[in-house]
Amino acid sequence: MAQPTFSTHLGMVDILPGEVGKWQTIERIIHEEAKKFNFEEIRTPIMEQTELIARGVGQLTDIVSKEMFAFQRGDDRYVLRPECTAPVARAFVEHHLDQRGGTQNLYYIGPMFRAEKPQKGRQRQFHQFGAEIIGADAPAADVDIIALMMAIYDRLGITNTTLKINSVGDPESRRNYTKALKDHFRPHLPQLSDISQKRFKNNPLRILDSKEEEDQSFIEDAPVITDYLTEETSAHYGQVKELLADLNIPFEEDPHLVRGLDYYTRTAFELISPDLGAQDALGGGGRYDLLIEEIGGQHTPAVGFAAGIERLLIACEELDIELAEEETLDVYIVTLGEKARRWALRHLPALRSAGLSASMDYIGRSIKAQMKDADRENARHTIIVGENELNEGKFTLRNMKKSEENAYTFEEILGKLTDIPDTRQSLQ
RNA sequence: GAGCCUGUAGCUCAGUUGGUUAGAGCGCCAGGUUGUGGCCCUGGAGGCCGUGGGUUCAAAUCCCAUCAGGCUCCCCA
Repeated sequence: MAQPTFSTHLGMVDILPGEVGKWQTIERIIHEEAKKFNFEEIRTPIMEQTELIARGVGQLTDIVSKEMFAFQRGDDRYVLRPECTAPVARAFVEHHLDQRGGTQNLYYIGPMFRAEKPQKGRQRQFHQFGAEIIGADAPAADVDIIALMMAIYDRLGITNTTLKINSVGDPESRRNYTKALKDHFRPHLPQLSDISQKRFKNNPLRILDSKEEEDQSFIEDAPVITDYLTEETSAHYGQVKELLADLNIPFEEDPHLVRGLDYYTRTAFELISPDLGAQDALGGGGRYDLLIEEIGGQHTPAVGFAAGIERLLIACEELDIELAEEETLDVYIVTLGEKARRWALRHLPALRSAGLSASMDYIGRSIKAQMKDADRENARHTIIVGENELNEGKFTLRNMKKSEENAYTFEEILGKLTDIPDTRQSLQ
């Protein structure tokens, strides 16, 4: 297998049977927590119009300027969604979800696509879950969104995280701050990194995000946005912090926290884990009060978060958190001969209807091979069917854990297996 | 887009200063047990040593190129 004919594209990985259990556990917990918080799931297409992402996420962001999987077909321009907030906002506007009344609490789970160079915790097809509260301006919404995100990590046992928060301001605050920031950096412009020089023109806030060494000293003594917030936005941010404290959710203020997507306004936050290596953000989000207007809807304030499932899996692995129990099989029918195999095939449905998981050998292997197979499948019981059993109408039921066996009629076996509570599959 | 590292069996990895038919553990298949798994024993299958070229009497081993992967920077989930 040095060179298989086909393989996945760079940065796209198969999730194989052995690991799917972990994904199912995570997805289950997300659904359960979202339900507790009264969020409804929304599923949007994996492809959107390129223009929606360009306008929603922002033309100048890395995502739009160089990381989109986009193509044209006829006059239609398609893009594999790089994130899901813009699509959810689009669905909100397109289907007039505001007409359902109240605020819309929505969540999603699914694959996203960005054409970056893959590394640990970063794939080109990756999976996010996220939630949005659309139509609420109040700090309570910001805090409930953060609480939902934290609840999911708590459920999984990922607690050694740091929540960083900041306010990136409303447009007026942002204008004032941007001016101050430019005034601060302008005299040092030639000494800044190339990237920061570009950002100086396009989006000076992002200079704060720089990890270039030559920029650090200038960033350190740069003015902080929280000093330039309008009274209203400052009050909003203050309340968010107060409410977080009320909920005993620990947080760190980081006045340099800037998010990479253009649509964020006011509250911004990020959840950091020390277990992830270079890509240390488990999730992040914030308020995007202007996005819905930007894509053609009414002015509608909103707040949301998005988090990466792959990174969550890495964190669980680092913390030795077991996400999936071993798969077991209730019954494996071991057969000897063609008649026995037909008997087995006829009786599997009754076992399955009774809620048991049941399987058999299809290809007439030796009894030893079948027993081995049953063991490999973690079968709790085997039913052994040979000529003796068929003649007598009694079949050997073997308890694989206890290594005990006895002969019963099929009806007796069915009764015995469905009596044992822990061999019963959930029927709900 | 840039840097560093790694490509040997299904998986994890040995392979000594280049030297005969390339190894181990796990896994897989079969036998030891004429109808019984796990433990043990025995045997077997499975490798163009990522690919191409070069050096050499001789290359998994040295050189070059190329492809793939990993990690890092940038950025983000």
